[in-house]
Amino acid sequence: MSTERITIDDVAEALNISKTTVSRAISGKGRISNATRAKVMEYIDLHNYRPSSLAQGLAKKRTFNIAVVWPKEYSIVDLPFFQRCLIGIDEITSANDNDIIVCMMKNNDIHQLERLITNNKIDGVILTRTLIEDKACEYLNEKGLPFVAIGNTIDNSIITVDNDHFKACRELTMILLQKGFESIALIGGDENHVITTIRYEGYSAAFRDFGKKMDTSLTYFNISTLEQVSDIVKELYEKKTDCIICMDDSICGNVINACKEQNINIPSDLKIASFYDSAVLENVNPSITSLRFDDRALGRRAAQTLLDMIDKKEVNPRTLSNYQVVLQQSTQ
Amino acid sequence: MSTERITIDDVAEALNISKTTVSRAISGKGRISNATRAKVMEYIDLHNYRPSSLAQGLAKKRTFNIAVVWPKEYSIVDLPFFQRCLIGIDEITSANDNDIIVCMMKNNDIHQLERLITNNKIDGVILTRTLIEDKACEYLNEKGLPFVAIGNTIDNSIITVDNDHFKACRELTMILLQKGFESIALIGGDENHVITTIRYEGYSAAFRDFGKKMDTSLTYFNISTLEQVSDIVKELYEKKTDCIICMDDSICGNVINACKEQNINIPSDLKIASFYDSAVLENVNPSITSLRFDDRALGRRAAQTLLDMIDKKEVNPRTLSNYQVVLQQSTQ
DNA sequence: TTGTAGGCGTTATCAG
DNA sequence: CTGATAACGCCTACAA
Repeated sequence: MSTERITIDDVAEALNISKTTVSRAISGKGRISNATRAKVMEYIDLHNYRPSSLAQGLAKKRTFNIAVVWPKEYSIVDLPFFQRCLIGIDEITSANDNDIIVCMMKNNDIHQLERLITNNKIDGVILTRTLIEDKACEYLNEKGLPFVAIGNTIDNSIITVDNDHFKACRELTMILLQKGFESIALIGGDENHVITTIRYEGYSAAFRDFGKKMDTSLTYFNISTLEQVSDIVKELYEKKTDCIICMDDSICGNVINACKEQNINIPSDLKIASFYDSAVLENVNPSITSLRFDDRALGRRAAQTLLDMIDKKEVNPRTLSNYQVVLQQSTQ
Repeated sequence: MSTERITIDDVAEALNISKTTVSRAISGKGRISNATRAKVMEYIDLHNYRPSSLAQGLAKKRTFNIAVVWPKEYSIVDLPFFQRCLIGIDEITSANDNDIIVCMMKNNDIHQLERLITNNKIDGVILTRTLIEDKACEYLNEKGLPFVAIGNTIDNSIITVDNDHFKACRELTMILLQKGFESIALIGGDENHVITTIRYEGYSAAFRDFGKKMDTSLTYFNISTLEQVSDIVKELYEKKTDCIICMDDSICGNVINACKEQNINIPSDLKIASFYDSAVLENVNPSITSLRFDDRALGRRAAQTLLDMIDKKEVNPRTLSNYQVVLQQSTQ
């Protein structure tokens, strides 16, 4: 029972008016009498007519689609972040009759993004992660297509929406320093990710502000596997380190497991904190001191910013979302 | 440096031929001399012209977009399944110059899907989960829009792509019975999900085939929280149950935790198996006997089926993907 | 083998 | 306030 699609001509004919008038009634542009507008609205409502976005797009040179770039190699711990961002993005786009096209991206291979753009299928792009040398950014800049990046970038010309990781990491580190912990280690991920750099800067800033010299022998980068973490934990425990800060919850999970293996008690033997918690740490025992961000809000802001850019409105080039420091048992 | 988009007219003019010819050269339809085709191809390649999918769509009444329905309330354990499916789908769609629009769906609220369809933004839909009473299916059937569901459905008129859960669950259960386990319990999830029913049927079929009466006092449904699972494990352990089959890895993870809490050793005190493993169980100790499915392949098949349907080709209404039974320590 | 002309469903321009 | 008419970029009979 596939009812044939109804067009603007049908509406115009049925109402004995021109399609120009119908178009005006719907778009709200141009002068039109309230009477005819009401008539049109009633009719299209009743017959449930909706303009074809294809035709609209052709005429207005807009697709009403935005691309969201999805890193193909997202690990299981990153997925919830992405999911929540996407839900936030969707809340805004769907409310504005726009839709989301997913664009898979593996590492720095922008093949798919190029296809999307040369095929003229999108009006703008949201990047959900940025690399130090980001080809997607370069390409988009070159093409002049509106885009916003979730996550900080080094390049200041890029419109960005992010959690205020710097401030958050600085604050958490500062709290730990003020608690009197003498030696605080830091275990971080891929140095090629901007986020890693930002977090490190927050960490260092706290030391600077506190007036304490950082012991760089206690900072580790490019760590991901349980094996690597195990070795580090062992080393740090022997050094009698007070506290380990993990840059994300994936690392933190591994630290917790390593402690279990080595019969190290948290927090009596060793304090633990995490600069990030996607959900993995939620039900862990003991509860873990960590930073909490609102990813959905992040998505919403990114989407709103992008739509504004597409509409040629002025936007804030550097939107920062708020955070909470959640102090738990692991640092008591 | 946003180079202005080039159109088919530009190409035609530059080459001093009509745009019909250009169109033919690109689409491959209609007779055309090899010489002119080559000339056209070279030019468009050099100037990197691509037909506007908007205009193409308007003319051919196709958007070259498909929707993938994304359940908003996906839990963290389901995400990897979805992710892998999506990657599989993308492999096929992108190879065919189609794109994926995500359509968020909360429970049975098809609001977004309706918008997508009335706005004429998609050619077909992939459903990534089916409910017993599925409004999306009903709506799509009514609209006559091509769609395929990943996951079994009760309604046989629906085109479906799925892992062969029935056969897989029957086989795993059968193996356990043949191992001589006397009492085998089953802990399952939401009874309102078709998948739950299918798994249960596989389980029962094994008992029937084996010629053993099922003890329905050992089957539990609608279980999700750790508290629920803990109580059940306690109860079953007191009853000296041999083996617990979990319908999915989320439940299985909880069973493992419950066993740890209650100092129940796997497998010496109790055997454990799971009808599904999304990734959560991957590094668990002891390793868990479970069913393994290829979700990417599933996505690929779903996408190929849908594209065939859109092209009005004949399709297999019931595609079943293969599985592996992976026997591990937990049932030794 | 190639070209002409009309149509796909809207919006925008310019007269009434 | 309303209506022709021409884009928008491509496809496809129908002609040549």
